[in-house]
Amino acid sequence: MGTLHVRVEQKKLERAAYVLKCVAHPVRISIIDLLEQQQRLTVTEMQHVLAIEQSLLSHHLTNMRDKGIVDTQRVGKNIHYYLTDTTITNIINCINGCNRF
Amino acid sequence: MGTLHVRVEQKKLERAAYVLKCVAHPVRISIIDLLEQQQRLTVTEMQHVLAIEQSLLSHHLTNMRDKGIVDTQRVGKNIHYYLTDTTITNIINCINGCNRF
DNA sequence: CATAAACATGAAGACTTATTCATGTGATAG
DNA sequence: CTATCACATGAATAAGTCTTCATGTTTATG
Repeated sequence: MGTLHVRVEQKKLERAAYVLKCVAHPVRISIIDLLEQQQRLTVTEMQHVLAIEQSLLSHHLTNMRDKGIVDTQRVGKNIHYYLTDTTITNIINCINGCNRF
Repeated sequence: MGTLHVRVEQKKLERAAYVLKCVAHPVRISIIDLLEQQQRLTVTEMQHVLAIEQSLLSHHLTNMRDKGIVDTQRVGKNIHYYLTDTTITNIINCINGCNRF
């Protein structure tokens, strides 16, 4: 047996913490959940479901976009948001399936 | 088809965010990784592996304990830390297996 | 071109988190 | 009993996050 050590590389640890920090918010978890159901949604659509201020939602979305969790596509006046990678949803499923939460 | 809504209950969302916020830190992810390998570790043992200040490590551990991620057991002078629930490690595996991180 | 709809951005304040330093507590060894 | 090892705690500061309010940008519509 080798000596005990952290198996995740430093860079990966930091990246993971960075992304997880973004996931760790009720509104943002909700957004991920919605996008998992619907593929792509406009800000207005999400706003109706989440019932929060437009500006606040926009800040959250920009945050998630900066971290690469979602991406956008303009369609006329609207901007469609979608998950860049469905592996993120594993974490949500993990949360949802876990009765500790 | 029903109307779109957040599938995770509000309470669960908040609890999940609360716990995830705790996981979302390089040191704390490392601690979880170590405890997944070793079952139970003392503060001193972790300190040697992680190479951080005793006080800082202790703060992180108290934090994780408050959130129910780890629990403790005194054995003589030492305090053994262990994961309360291995479902937490799913998240670590998810991170480690996910090349987006 | 003026207006409105849809969304983004920036500043500001309240609040939370991270880290350090100093000190405190509990258990054992001598 | 006192010294020491192992760990916790508290205060303090710095840094980051959350939310609101006001304003800006882009695209369509009349």
